Amino acid sequence: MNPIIQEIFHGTTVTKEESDLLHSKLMPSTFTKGDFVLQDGDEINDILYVHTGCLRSYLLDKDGKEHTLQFAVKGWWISDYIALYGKNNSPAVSFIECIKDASIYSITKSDFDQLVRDNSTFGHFHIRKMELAFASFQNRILENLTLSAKQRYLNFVAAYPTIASEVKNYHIASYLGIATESLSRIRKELSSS
Amino acid sequence: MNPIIQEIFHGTTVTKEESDLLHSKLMPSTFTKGDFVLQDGDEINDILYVHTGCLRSYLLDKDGKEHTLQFAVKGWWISDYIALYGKNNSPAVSFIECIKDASIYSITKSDFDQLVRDNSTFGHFHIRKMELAFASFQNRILENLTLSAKQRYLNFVAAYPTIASEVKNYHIASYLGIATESLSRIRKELSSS
DNA sequence: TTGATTAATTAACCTACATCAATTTTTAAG
DNA sequence: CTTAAAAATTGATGTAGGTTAATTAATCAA
Repeated sequence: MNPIIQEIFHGTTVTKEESDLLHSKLMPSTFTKGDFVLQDGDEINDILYVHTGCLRSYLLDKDGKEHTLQFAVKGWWISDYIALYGKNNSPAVSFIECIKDASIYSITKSDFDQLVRDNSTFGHFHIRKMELAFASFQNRILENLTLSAKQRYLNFVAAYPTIASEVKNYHIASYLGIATESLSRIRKELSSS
Repeated sequence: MNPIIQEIFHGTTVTKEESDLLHSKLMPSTFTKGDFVLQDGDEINDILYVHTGCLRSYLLDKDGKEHTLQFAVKGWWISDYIALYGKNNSPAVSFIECIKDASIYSITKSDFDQLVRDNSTFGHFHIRKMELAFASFQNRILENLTLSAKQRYLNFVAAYPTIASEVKNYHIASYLGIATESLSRIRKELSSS
């Protein structure tokens, strides 16, 4: 059984045939820090699985400021979900940038859809992933509505210690929706208490 | 073919058997304005389809302030997705309140899961719904990160004109994450320009 | 190493929105 | 209708976090 497939499905049992089928659709690639995996305006067709390293998706607001939507480290999937899943088959609205040298496996959305459609193991796996993401999106929306910047930072570090230690502070700040300077003050305050 | 099933699946074709099967799992109920469909701490098992009227899910922060997660009018599904889909089979963290007399059809999560698991029409329908929700959650997170309160209000009204006209301003404010007073000022400014 | 670049910190000042306290308007029950 | 309760508005004032502008620290290439 292919080790990447095992890594992707850790926990779920898949047959040799399923493993081979998915493996035949996965396209390996590597990126180095600073590379763009996707740029806004690109046509977006792929979903990316991160084997090692770290990717970040973000977009630019009208003032050119970056806003991080998602980090993806080992075991995570990432894409431009607004473009990929939105109503109108639109071009990418976000950037996906490699922020730590990465080994990636990508699959096209049409291949992915077909696997999910034709095979119930993949189907259930996908549904469960979506449900978990659903819950965590609600949580993020909620935290943005209810918590102070300091609390959100504490929660982020608690929830994603690996990510917190791997990425730059200004990336975390842009994920939390605050200025780097503010994060810096928060960190100072935390360290002195 | 049952009219409620047709309403739920408008666009998707379902067989008579599928229609009957789903219909047998749906439990009709009605609520009047002010009723609680769900309270925090309750055990949560159902997913609710809104036929008429309007429901709202919200939760209370540590200061007792309300924060609206979702409105649901005709055609929408609502539940406590954090509790229902989260990792630990936990009790409800939110409230679901009827804010306009409503006719609801509910289905238990286990029945729903079974339908989705055993029937590919339901499976694909669910996946597509989840994908759209996924994209719209990303959008909401993004808008919270990037836009001013005024812009978020304008976008909300543009995206959900029906909801905007049916619910109280203080509900909209709590959805947008601002104080009612601030929304009032925004509305004043908009009306005079 | 060392210099150059990138990231983080600090300080002074500013602003969008919150909070508090009335007041007015709307809604709905009798 | 009348009137009490709920909702919206207004004004005065407060504050978390943003912005601007240096300064310091960390990283990295030569």
